[in-house]
Amino acid sequence: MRIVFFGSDDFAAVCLKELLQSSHTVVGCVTGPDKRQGRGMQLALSPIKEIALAHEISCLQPESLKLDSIQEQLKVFAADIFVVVAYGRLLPQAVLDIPKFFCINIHGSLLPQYRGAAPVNWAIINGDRQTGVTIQKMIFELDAGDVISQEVMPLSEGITSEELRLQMAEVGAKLLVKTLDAIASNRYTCTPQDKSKISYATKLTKELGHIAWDKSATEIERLIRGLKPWPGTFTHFKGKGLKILEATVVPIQGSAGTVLDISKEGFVVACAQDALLVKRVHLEASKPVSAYDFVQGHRLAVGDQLN
RNA sequence: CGCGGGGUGGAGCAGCCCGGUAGCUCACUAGGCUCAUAACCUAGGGGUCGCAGGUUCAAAUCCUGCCCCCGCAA
Repeated sequence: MRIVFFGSDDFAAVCLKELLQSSHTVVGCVTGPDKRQGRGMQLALSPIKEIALAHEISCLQPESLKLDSIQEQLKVFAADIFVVVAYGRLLPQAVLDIPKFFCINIHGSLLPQYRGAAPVNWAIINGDRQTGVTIQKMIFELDAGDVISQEVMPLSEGITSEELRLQMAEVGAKLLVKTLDAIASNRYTCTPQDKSKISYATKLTKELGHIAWDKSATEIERLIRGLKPWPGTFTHFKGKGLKILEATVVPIQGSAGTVLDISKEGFVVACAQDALLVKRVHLEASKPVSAYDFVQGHRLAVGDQLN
């Protein structure tokens, strides 16, 4: 089939690479415009554009898909299907109508659970036992399309959203190709989402990562894994922001936010229920370091308060 | 020219504002102790203070340029 690929990040890049090795033909890519970003506002191109360039596939970078001129260009590709992976913006109905068949999208959850922007993170934050990837037939309403295929994945203990995302990209990419094969030979089904099971994964914000030590250690530990690598979780030590990069739960009780113990493994901070053994931190303006190194350099002592 | 913070023995930091012998907690080495567990005590080695200029009797410290790193913001 002739495919136009919409995507922007590394997750999308994994899927695009898989497509390029499949029997289908990627006739065009669509990604966000190059923008100045990062320290010093350097010009950065999306991983999708890089792949497109390397494979000499034409790549559109529209500011908006609502423009008639863009929609005309999309029609020129004469695509059978549009594949959308982490593209980051909603496709207008006029665009959804362009391909010969329809548009499909890979979503990082078992729809109808976790519709929205950050399904992977929320599955971890909520402590779910399993998750998965879903391929849906897109409609204008966000993540509300009929399910074409779905694959369940176990959520292993201690996994971070960074790692899970990577796993999902692999699983999703393979499922994508299988699904496209099925569509090409007209052997697929569309299952409407069960409306009674809908839930939403809202966008992540920086403030979400502000650790409330009066929560249980289990909850906080999930938050740390679920918000990695972005936006990360943080607390304050002597007025400075301190990111907690890695921690585990230990069965020690104490007054919330107080440093209870220090060892070579790290330092232990009391939570409402149990405590957190912090193993790796990142003080603002400094480099990420092991918790023990941090203790050495900053004179963290038993009894100190974090907030 | 988006905003801000850094680069000091092997690690993490202080010192810089107000120039005047390079300091702390670790690690390391040797010896002691046999345990108080981040074990302890004693002694010791290890640094062109990111790089290059400048000011000065004297620069980690003040001035100028450059390199590298980090956070915010996107």
